[in-house]
Amino acid sequence: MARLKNNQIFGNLEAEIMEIIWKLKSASVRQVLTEIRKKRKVAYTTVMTVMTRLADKGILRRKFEEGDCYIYKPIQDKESFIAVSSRKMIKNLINEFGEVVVAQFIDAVETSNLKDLSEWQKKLKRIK
Amino acid sequence: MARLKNNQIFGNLEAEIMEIIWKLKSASVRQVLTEIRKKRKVAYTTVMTVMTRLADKGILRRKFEEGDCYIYKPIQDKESFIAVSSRKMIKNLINEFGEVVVAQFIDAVETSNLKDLSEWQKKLKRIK
DNA sequence: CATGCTATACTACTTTATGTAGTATCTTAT
DNA sequence: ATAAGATACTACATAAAGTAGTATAGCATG
Repeated sequence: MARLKNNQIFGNLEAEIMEIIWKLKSASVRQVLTEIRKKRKVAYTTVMTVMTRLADKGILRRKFEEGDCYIYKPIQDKESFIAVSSRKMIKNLINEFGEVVVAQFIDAVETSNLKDLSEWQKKLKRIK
Repeated sequence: MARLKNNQIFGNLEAEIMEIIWKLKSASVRQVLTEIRKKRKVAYTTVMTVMTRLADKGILRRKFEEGDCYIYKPIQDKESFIAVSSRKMIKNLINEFGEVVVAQFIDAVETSNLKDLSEWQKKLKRIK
């Protein structure tokens, strides 16, 4: 089941790896490793294991490139992925708890520092 | 870390127990056990363990009542708890991913079957 | 052609959250 | 004092995620 404390979509290392791959569009284990090593020490096989697992979960797709090594690509770009995931989480919340969630959402947006809400406001009009 | 698949606030048994305690306002292990047993088999100590853990996490408070047994009470009623939790999740999402989340929220509300959106609309006006 | 570099596969151990429950012990009422 | 019921303690299972070693296979180069 899920945890109370840390409502992230990915684990820390997974998130780090996904960010890199999204940035690079596609990457080998070696490339990802190189990026992470700029910040901290980690084993090649550690990165490989996590990338394999991400592929197993269907979040990355991989193919052998040029008889060389696997190249991993995200199934969806970051925007789409976040859209789908946050959508799921929000839908879960609303289904389970209803209006309370809506109120909290409004509050959260109010106190956030999103600059460009124009797009949002446009969509709001559409609803009303 | 958190999991992708199951973005719940509690585990299944935890959620079941919390629902019961919120409903009863306060309850002993025995009372919760009785409720759960209406649906399925579970050991007294299983319920006790989970309730103790919920108390350890600060979600329940317990005190010895009348030299008899522990009575557990939620720190917050269901509404407040859900409000705070969903607020946290939403804030996390917005902080991490910004506007995408807002768009998804709108969509999620649109396709939900919330009946009474009047309260919500009122709040929307306030923002604009 | 042999040897080594690089990549992958496989295995494995760790931690944390949760579900599950047994056993030992203690309290209280009869 | 004895039995019923409660708690404490211990323990095992599973799942996700972090971490990494070892074995092996392919390719390139001396």
